[in-house]
Amino acid sequence: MKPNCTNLEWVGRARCSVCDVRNFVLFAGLPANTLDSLLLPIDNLHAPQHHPLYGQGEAAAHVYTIRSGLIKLRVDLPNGGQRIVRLLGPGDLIGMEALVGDPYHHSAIVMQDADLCRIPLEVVRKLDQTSPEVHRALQQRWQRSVDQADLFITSLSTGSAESRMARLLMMLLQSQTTIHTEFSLPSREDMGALLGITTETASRIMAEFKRRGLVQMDRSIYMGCDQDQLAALAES
Amino acid sequence: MKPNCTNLEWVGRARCSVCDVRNFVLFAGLPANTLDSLLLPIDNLHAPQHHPLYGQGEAAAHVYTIRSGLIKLRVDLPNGGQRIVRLLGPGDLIGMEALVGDPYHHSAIVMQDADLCRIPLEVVRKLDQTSPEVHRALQQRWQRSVDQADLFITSLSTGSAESRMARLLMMLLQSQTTIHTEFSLPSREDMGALLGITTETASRIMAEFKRRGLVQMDRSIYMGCDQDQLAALAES
DNA sequence: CGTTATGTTGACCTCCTTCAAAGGCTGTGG
DNA sequence: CCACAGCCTTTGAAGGAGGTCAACATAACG
Repeated sequence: MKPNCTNLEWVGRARCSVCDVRNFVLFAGLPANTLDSLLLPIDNLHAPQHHPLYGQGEAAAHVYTIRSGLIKLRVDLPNGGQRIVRLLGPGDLIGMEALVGDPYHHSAIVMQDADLCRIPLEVVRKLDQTSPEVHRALQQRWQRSVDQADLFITSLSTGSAESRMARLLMMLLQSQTTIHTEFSLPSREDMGALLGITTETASRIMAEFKRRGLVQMDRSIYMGCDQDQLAALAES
Repeated sequence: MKPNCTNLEWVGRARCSVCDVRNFVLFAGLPANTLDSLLLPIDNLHAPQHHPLYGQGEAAAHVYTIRSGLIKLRVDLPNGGQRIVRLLGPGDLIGMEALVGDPYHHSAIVMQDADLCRIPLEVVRKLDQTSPEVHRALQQRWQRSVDQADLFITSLSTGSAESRMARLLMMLLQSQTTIHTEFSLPSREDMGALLGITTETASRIMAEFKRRGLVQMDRSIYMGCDQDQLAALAES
């Protein structure tokens, strides 16, 4: 029986002591038995593309660490539109606003198939108090959120649509763990929501990039690019 | 003798136990003598408009709390331009990246005459460990930074230049402690850097707002506005 | 195999940038 | 006190970038 997962594959109770990415996620440096002794359910989840983890405004009881994949944080705007304010990958922590008692500030949706750990708030709060390593790691994650947000302002919301798109592509490359391999690009609609432009403009720019040989792709699968030329475009 | 302040008025060693804004800045809830017992210099500073508090990339040894005034955080872009990524006011904490050992990520510059407390890193680190109240306050400040950054993405980097300007004006109103009174508006250049538009466009929009009676102002001093109409424009 | 989402392209028009010039305010020195 | 320089703001004209609306193509899907 899957615990409150509609559509979501529950892989099992997380066994953090043997987690392969443990050393770069939140609990790096913890003694092996500390987590097990908490007796609180840290669930290991696999979520497919387009799956929503949580919605903006929902009461928050968990934070999530990303083991693999890519998650988007989306904000619904008062005038009906929506804007993606963050892209998060392996090692990132999402839903941290829960730690200060807030409801979720965004809708979190899977962009590339993801493995996640869902951690109850109490676990994080407890470890924050008892483990200096976790406490430091938590501060670093918080700072990382700020840095990511700043990057969205300076890189994806500044300059011409073309250079913003170039920066987005390089950012996506960066976020891939396995370098130089294929991965699924965001839809044109998502690109628009990421860059603050319309779907049509996103499409036009991508089509133009493809024609100019700046990026190779098949359907929506990335298959290589000219990083030098993209970098040049990024600094217009 | 003023301690390493070029141009900056040193008001005195901070006496936190009698600080009038103490209850909404970082050290709310601390026993009165805790801070004095640290024997570390928390300086109380007054900084005039345009004064730089620190520069992007500098080694960071202090965080600052804002007692009054308005501070802008600016990022220098690789292509020579610059973008303002945050506006911070009373109760806000700036330079938090210092806590994780980073150099300052922005240049912090005074936009409206400010009273500040400059707090050595060690003081904050110490209190973070020893006082649960400060620890919670710190988390809240970190989350606030994230929220502010998100607001810059969704409100000041999304939609037409006109609606973004309307949102900026409402945001500036919000940030004033003394409501319905006069205050100095940012220069057109700063408005441009805040909204990701050119100085000329910022000027045109403000001139048009003035003509339409949406804002009243004398030189660069705000003197009232039509909040309803601005709010309507903000949601275009 | 139709149906529906998603991507592409075209035409047109608006908004914003760019470059240029003029006006206004401030401070300084005569 | 006035003249002048320097800075910021305003405004104009022209071109370009992006939005809008619509048609069409292509891929995804039951």
